[in-house]
Amino acid sequence: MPVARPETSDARVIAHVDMDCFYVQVEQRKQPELRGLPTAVVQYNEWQGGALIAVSYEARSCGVKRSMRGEEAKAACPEIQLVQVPVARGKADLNTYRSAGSEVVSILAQSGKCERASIDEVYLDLTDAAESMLADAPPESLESIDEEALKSHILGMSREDGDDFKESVRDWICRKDADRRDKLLGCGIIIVAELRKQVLKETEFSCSAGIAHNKMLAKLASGMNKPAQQTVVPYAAVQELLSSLPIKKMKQLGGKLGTSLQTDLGIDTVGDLLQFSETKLQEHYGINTGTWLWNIARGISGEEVQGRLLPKSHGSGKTFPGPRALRSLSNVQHWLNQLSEELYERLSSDLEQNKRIASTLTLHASAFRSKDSDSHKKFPSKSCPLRYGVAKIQEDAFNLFQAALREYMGPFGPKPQGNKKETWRITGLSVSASKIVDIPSGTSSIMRYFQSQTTIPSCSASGFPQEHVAVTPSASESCSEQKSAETLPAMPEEDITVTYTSPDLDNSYRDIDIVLEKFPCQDASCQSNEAKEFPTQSGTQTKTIGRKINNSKEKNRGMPSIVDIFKNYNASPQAKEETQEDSTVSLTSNRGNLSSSTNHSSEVNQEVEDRRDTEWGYKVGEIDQSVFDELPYEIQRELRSFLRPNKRPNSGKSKSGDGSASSSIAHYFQPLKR
DNA sequence: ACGGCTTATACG
DNA sequence: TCGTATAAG
Repeated sequence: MPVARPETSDARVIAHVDMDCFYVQVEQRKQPELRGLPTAVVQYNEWQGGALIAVSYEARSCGVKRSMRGEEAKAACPEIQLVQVPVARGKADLNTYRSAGSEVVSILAQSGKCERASIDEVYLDLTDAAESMLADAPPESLESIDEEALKSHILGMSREDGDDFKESVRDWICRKDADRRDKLLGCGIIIVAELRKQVLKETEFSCSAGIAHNKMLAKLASGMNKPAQQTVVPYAAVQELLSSLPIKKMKQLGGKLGTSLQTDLGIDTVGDLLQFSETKLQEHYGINTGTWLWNIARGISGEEVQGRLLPKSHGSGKTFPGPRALRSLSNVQHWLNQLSEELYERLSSDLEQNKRIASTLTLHASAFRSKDSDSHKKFPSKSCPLRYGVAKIQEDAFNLFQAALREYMGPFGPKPQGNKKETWRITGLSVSASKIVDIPSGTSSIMRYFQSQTTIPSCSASGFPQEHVAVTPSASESCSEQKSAETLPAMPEEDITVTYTSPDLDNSYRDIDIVLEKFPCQDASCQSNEAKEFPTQSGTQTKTIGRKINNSKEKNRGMPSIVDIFKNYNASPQAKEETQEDSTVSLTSNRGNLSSSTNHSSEVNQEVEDRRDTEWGYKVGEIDQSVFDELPYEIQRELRSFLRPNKRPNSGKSKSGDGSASSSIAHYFQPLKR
């Protein structure tokens, strides 16, 4: 539910930039011969020509609508060009659109605080830039105003055709006796026009924009004149704009809440909201939403532009509608493997390009039970610490699924009562990674280390024992029961977590687990008390602090993982500042730099090769000495401790090992917190 | 049982 | 904290 944020006292200049039929533009850039033709992007589906997910404006004028099928579109507009979304691993692959979106963000981020709102939308806080312009070179002092700026739509301003209105716009922008708020918006107009031209020049993508004093109004405005135009909402125009605006057009009110306002309170326009007192609205919708509603009725929205250029999570999912619903564990496992692969690929890119690590893996599924009474019950979501490595994600995802399935099926286990087959059908699966944290700069080699150890040949394929999946006994039972030998040939049959076999020295690094938080799959199953009370039964799963870098059979309880350090680092105000301004200052690393190079396939291949080099040939000594030396001593020591686990048997009295290490590291970073 | 796939946010 | 619900594009 929406929540009210206090409005900042001073006027801000906020822009919302929205790419025009973005996927279509991406495809048209790839195939320029499609430019100007009615075009739509369809999802891989072969069913009735696929579903449209983006429609060019030429096609729209033919009456083609989104949420038409490809065949319908052909009927409405026979000459329409249908382009398919790329497919990888049997599912739609949106990566080209993601990186195209990143191109745009990296341009827009230059002029102020920037928030990536979606794959093709961005909010900008241009207050500082506008104030500077107003102070240094106000529009009235300019001898000419950008042509693009003159094409702006200014709400509340009459608009006759011809060049007349451009004059009006110029006058409005340059008006000497204007309100300061209007002057700031005038600067915003010029800045945004410039940015949009730059985006067009550098990416070939056109976009539309809204400029206003807050996000809500800017968003509203950006959609009012498309494509390739911009719209301004002066303060004086707000009331009139909102008064007649259908309530469901407001962001956040397009769904059930908006419907409730209509049907329960008889509210049809935002203006209608004004009649209701704040307390009245709170009675109906709670304290937060009530206040929020009261505010937006008046055009008040203090929501800030978040300085965030990157997504906060990654996910990969697929639906299996109707007859395609999955009915066997092995089929589910197959698809989880595909989804996990894609997810891992994206996590790897994020690590490489942005130096970020995700720490939680979540599985979502949707299902129904054909047999028996309540065929529709929610399939529970499950999450666990995310371990880097394709095979690990696949394995954890599958375990999460099985745990959720048991819960979903209730007391009736894999075998209901009789000889009935499985009663469940899976209609949707997704895996996602969240709680992503930045890694401090200067650790690029360490990251390569992470990378190398994460892409080992899969345990099950290589005959390696499964390492401590920390499946609780009960979950493991069902697991071993249900995992048929054909689906997991190399999987050990036994149920209890496999104890680790000591690796030879050369391979030792392969067995380090990056466990980002707590124990793996802790919620994967029914929280058995045994697991809590006898945590050391499988040496790797200790209760303790939870987060750890787990080097094989050692139980370094109390030893925080390096990721903890990163988290502390990220939590510190200093780090926040850095991530904000980071896009301009990039010392040794390219973090914050949105990988504008990823669209050059040659470079990508080079990077892949580089990775492969280190992937197989990595040795401890290959960590850049200079980089290593940059690290705080405590971190160096921690690194050494897991780089050479075999040389540091944890027994005896390793003076500063274990507990003391933990506290000293924590102490080191404590000052950063305040 | 079709629109498919992603991401974000608030609440309990 | 996790899991769910809602919303948006």
